[in-house]
Amino acid sequence: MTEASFLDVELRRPDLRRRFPRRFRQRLVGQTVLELTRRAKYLLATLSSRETLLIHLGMSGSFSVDTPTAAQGASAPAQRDPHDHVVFRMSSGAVIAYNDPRRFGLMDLLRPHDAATHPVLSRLGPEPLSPSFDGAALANACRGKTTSLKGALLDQRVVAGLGNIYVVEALHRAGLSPRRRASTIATPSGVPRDSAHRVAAAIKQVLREAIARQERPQAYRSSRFHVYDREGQPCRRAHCDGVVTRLAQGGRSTFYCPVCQR
DNA sequence: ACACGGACCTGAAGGC
DNA sequence: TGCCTTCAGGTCCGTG
Repeated sequence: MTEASFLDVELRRPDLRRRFPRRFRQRLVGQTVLELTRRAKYLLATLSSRETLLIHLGMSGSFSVDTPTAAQGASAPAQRDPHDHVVFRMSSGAVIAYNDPRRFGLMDLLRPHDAATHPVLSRLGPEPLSPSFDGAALANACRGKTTSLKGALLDQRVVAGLGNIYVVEALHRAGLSPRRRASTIATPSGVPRDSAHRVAAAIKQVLREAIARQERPQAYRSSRFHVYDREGQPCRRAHCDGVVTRLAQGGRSTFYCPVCQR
């Protein structure tokens, strides 16, 4: 199948979290996508013009792909969901809609070679599933940090791409309290403690499982989360008789087991 | 420099 | 029934 190019781009409002970049439509029409990659929670589409389309889904963003039939095309245009904010019409006939009720998403266009220096990308820490992310790297990044361990893991400069749910799940898996100071996973000179290796490994595990669950949802129907959104319910760690507790950290909910997470 | 809290936004859920 | 409040999430910005 040949590559599709952008035939048209319809902006149905002037902004999401921020305004769309200048000449957004003009810079996309006629381009094909050479490569589609990801960095942290950002999608990066390299265009034939060598510009990069940068997309963040925020919390509620999603794409849908529709391939209208000729019969549909001949009738009146489909009623659009009011939260379809961007509609891409492709040369293949596919209609790709970006839907985002809360509009925390983001789209930007980066000039060639600007991806590495773009403000939001340049500050990101390592990819958690990359070999370079391990207990030693994490301990080094947490050195001297007075903030909570949970706060540090949510900091995209420490490790990129973790959100509230997976941080909470990883800390439970690692048996570490979200309330302890981030610096406690390293010695004062930066040597990783056992806890640093445990939390790094736990992060990789919860992410790999989440990806597998996405690929084979039927295999995991009953599992879901071990602590997230389980306040008052029993801890799921084998042989632990704790009860999941909820607390607020930085205005966000933390769920953890005070018995097995230290 | 770092740490923290509030703002942004909508829909769902709970209270009265 | 319906109105009002609260909460959720990721990032950014202002303040201390």
